[in-house]
Amino acid sequence: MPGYWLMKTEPDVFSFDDLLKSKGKVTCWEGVRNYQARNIMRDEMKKGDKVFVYHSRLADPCIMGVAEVVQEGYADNTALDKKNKYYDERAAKKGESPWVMVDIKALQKFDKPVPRSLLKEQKALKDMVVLSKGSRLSVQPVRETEYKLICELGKPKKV
DNA sequence: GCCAACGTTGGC
DNA sequence: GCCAACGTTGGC
Repeated sequence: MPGYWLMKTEPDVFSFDDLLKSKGKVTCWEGVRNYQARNIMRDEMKKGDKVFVYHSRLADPCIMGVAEVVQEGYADNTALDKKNKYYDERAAKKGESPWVMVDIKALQKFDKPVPRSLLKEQKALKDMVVLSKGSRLSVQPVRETEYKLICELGKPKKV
């Protein structure tokens, strides 16, 4: 049974379209510098798990589509590269990155990206992590029921 | 080990 | 752009 996750990104930094344009529609999810999110990527995300890609910091943030984990957690060595924007001086001094990334592959862009405003209208989604006030976790779990409902919202039946 | 100060996230 | 909420840092 696959797990389900949601990963946030600012679309001007890296968007779902950027993922679709990536070689093999695969990218490494670099730059996460938060321990809770790291632990999820390191310990919990498994190959074949489904991942919602969420665009944050928009007037109406939205879930753009679905990806899957194709490579489980491994060291994010962008932390060691001084020229990289995700450089982490403390990690570099140790000579070893404590940070972790996974690789994900785009599976499907929603016909209609699912906006946060629509998520909030769904009673069944009221406990979603992403909707809780002040939630800043950039890699977070999604329940199977939530996953299925959101996929339906993203692919409305043709009339 | 507490907690104030700080920097960042992210909805609005 | 504002600012509340959050995670991290560092002085004590």
